Amino acid sequence: MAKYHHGDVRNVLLQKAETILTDEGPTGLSLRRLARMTGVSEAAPYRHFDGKDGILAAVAISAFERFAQKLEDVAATVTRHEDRIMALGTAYVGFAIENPQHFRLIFGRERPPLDQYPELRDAADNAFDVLQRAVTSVDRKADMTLSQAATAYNRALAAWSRAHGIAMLVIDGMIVPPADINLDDFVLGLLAEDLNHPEPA
Amino acid sequence: MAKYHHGDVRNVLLQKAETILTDEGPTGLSLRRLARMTGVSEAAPYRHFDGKDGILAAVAISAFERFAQKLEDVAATVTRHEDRIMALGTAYVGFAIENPQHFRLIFGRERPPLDQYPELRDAADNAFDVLQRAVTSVDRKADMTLSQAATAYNRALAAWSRAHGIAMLVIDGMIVPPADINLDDFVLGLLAEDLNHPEPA
DNA sequence: TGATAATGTTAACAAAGTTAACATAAGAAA
DNA sequence: TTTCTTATGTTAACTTTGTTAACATTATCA
Repeated sequence: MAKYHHGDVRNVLLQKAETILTDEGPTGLSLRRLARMTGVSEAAPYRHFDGKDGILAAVAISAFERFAQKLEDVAATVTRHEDRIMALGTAYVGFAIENPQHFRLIFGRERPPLDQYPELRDAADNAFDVLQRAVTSVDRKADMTLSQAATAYNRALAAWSRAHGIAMLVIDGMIVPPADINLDDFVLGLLAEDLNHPEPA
Repeated sequence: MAKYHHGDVRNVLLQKAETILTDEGPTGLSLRRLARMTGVSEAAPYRHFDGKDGILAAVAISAFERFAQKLEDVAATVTRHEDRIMALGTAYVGFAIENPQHFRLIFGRERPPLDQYPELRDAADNAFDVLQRAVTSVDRKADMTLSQAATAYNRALAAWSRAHGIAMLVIDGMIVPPADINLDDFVLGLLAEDLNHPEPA
């Protein structure tokens, strides 16, 4: 008796891993507990994943995919270049705020090494391609000098950095968005803030 | 025999913990290994620190202090407001690049909870006070309307976010600074990048 | 001196990651 | 259908880690 187990153990594990990660972060995700919660022996996960890193990699891949999808959707919706950059930034920060643990997983140090998980690397590359393509898409069609291309690239990095910083600082609690205004508006305001020209009156 | 141990165990532990953290990050820092490397029993650290979090808190405090000191020095040196913001940003990112593990410790999720370590909270608050004071110092003396103060605050957050994002993305390897130009210049270029006004020609 | 607090030590415990050795189920090959 | 092989489970071990308890020694100071 003791029928070994039903069908799709791998998927059930992944699903439960998602739940645990969302609630407690990567540190709280223990393979043994995961196995217990799934109703399967404590060594079973090793039949389906390459240890703990393997599970984290799988979760990170799906997180990257959702992330890229969200960015892609936004980029496709907004046509004007400047608006699109801002919309992308807002979506970027929005994803981080809605999925702080996943965001940390795909950027933080508990993400399994990219060079050990090619699919993870692909997922990461793809997400950043989407970003960069959308940010620099305006004049990609026209001929650009090398220095113009470099400038466009730098602008993309700068925009990305601002969004990333806001995302990190908000989910770490260092920046507390005011409760009395719309979150997206707050983020948008920060993204659009121009440090150089308009001196604070 | 077996002379229990020499004098300053606490400091030796801290020192070694610094080394391990620098080399391997917070995850690689194991209390038992630390004790072994210090030549002391595996339970000894518990006489000097409140467990692992206690040691991490102590390391984080000193990291915050060095961080704040560096920012303060820079802020004191550069007088012109705009230059000071940029210099602070460069120093901020510079600290992160020179001390990636410490930077991650003081911002990341393995930092012990601030509300359990009041000295850690103080160190953190102090560092951010230095930052914000320097960024908003221009018109702090003059009377400001509420909305002007709010704008200044937002500008500080925006500048901070950009610097933080660059720092994170660089130490995570997502942004690779070009080898052929000065690192500070590269950072400065990113910090100064203006997304709004000057359309990429 | 002698009581007390500080600082060490050893020994144990539970939890986690991981692997080895073994059992059974499912599917391909005969 | 029977048999061989592979995929998938299981249990049992081993190692490392964080932590605490129980006990030993040193230092401090009344």
